[in-house]
Amino acid sequence: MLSKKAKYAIKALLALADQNREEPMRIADLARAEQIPPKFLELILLGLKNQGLLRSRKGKGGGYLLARDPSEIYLGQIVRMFDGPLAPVPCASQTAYMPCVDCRNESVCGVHLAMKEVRDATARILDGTSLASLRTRVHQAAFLAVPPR
Amino acid sequence: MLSKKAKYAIKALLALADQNREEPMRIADLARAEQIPPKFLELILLGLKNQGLLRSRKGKGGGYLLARDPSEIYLGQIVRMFDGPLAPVPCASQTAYMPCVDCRNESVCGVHLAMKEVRDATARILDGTSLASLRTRVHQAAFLAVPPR
DNA sequence: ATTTACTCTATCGGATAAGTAGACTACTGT
DNA sequence: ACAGTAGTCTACTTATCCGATAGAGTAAAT
Repeated sequence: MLSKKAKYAIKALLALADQNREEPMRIADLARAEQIPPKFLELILLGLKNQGLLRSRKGKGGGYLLARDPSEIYLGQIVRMFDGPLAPVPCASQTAYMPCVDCRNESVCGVHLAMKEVRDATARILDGTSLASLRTRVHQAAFLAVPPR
Repeated sequence: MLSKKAKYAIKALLALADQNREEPMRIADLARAEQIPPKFLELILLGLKNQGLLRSRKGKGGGYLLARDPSEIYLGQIVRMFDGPLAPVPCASQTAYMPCVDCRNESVCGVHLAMKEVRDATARILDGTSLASLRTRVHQAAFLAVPPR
């Protein structure tokens, strides 16, 4: 289950990817646009900044903006940041592997086998989807051409 | 994240699939074999029985046994039963669809798009893996031929 | 009748998710 | 220099759920 934090983070980042770069967006505006509780969004954006995905400017005309190009921000990183490893079970995780205590031999564990498959499929999707590519698909779905930069 | 319940359920069912059919297995033995807290396993097996996946016999020589052939029990059903829908987000669920309140137009939502992909990949794996096929793979991994029936 | 083993309800501690409050700090335009 | 704007940070609340345990009850077999 995706947490609200991760979900809101993706929505906010996607909105910022739609923004003209170097044009910051305020928390309050972002919150209104994406229907996110402002104080909650605050926390999320702060986290994204500390991860290096966002930059911020204080004072008048300030707000948040992407720290890198949308083509270099992947969903996998966002989801892992808020919800931890993608694998349904720690022994199937690539980034945060932990053996099961109740499992004598991992290579002969049905749960491990099946869940490794699930984690690999999930990682293939989320680590293969950038903000930029997702944005393109969204705009295509809306029958709009991607506005030129 | 897979719950312990679902994990234990899969392990227990897999153990029962290894058992000679019509030979019931007691909760206590199953618990010991799979390193599961007995009272907790009790609850799980009861649930599986109520779902029609297991049958039980009381009294001496009793215990639990599979209600159907291992080739007709799929991981998807087990996981859904204990952990709910496979989709990371309700609006991407096939079996328990729920629209997001904060989402004006689903077909233009990046989160929806990406998460639907994840749910489809997960479902393809879990609804495509039966107890029988998983058992076969486990035995192959153990360099053992599947013991004849 | 007694033993064996499943059935059912209740309970509990701890963890986590989602959201809120409020004080603080820093930047910027005039 | 100094408002006023907007992000930063810490703490807290509240509700829910997970994992696990306890114990009384019921049904079957010998």
